[in-house]
Amino acid sequence: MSDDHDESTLGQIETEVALLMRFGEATRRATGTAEHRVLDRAAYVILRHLADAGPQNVSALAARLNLDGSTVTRQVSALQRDGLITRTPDPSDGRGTVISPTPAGLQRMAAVQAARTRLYGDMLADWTPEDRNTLAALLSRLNQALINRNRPR
Amino acid sequence: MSDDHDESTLGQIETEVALLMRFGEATRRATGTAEHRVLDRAAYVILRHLADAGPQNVSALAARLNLDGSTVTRQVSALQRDGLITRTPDPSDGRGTVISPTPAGLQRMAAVQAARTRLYGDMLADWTPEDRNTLAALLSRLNQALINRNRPR
DNA sequence: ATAAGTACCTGTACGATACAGCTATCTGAG
DNA sequence: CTCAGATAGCTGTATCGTACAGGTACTTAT
Repeated sequence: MSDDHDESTLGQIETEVALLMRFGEATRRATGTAEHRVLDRAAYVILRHLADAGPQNVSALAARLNLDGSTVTRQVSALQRDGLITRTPDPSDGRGTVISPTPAGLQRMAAVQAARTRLYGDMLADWTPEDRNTLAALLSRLNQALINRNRPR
Repeated sequence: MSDDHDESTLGQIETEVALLMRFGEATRRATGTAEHRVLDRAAYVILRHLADAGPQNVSALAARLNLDGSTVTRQVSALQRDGLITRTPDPSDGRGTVISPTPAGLQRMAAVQAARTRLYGDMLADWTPEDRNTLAALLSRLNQALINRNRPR
């Protein structure tokens, strides 16, 4: 079954990713909205990316996160309303707006991240460190492959 | 970096899962809706599960897929409208409705599944079979962990 | 036989997202 | 320098997936 076409492995990967998305969403729903509307999906990734890659404008975020610009605009507006990011005019381009995380935003993001990390820690409690590392590495490669496929230019 | 607490690995897994969910959704959008509204997300998993576990009623589907009953009802209605499933009264319970996939539904599901599998095949073209197998196995374990966490009873 | 429980459906609401179209700004060719 | 085209961001509108609350029909236990 591992001759030239390992169909079954690909099929299994497909299945598992689909499952993961279903359960991941359910988990997010259960974890996130518990307290006081902590952070919705896109808001979290946006803050995450800002914390990671520094302040940047809407288009850059949209491209990186594979989202429509309008979606990012709205998410960013909500984040601004909640004081989690600030908009400043891009000094080098009058059309642009630079989005920066506020300390509150970073803190909120870190809190969510910590909660999720804890959750994963619980779930993967009986995994060996090697397996965890392997999973992290392979997921990273999978995402890279996805990125490469979606934006070949 | 792998001392007592491998926080960073957990954090990375968390990040990658979040990213994967974003890209997975984008991929689904791009792949699925291309032709003639092939199959939306939940519809696909529902058909998938029906093909896998046989005809069953709405509550069973909802429980298994971690969805609200009303959501499944609507998805099932849409699937019925499109001729992809049939509803029959449950002979052993007058309240229940048994959902069965139609041949067309199974075919549609298989087509989507094949397309996705092909997509993964493309993306993972340069992976070794070992890496693919490892990814499949680890994802499976991860999902199992998620399931165990979400439904401890 | 009646109360409590269950299965499904419907009304309603919300969040995330996309696409189309708008305005303001930038850039490059003449 | 000017103006046509490109680009950044915003807004209007639509759609989809989902949940919760409430209703109806049926079942089960007492």
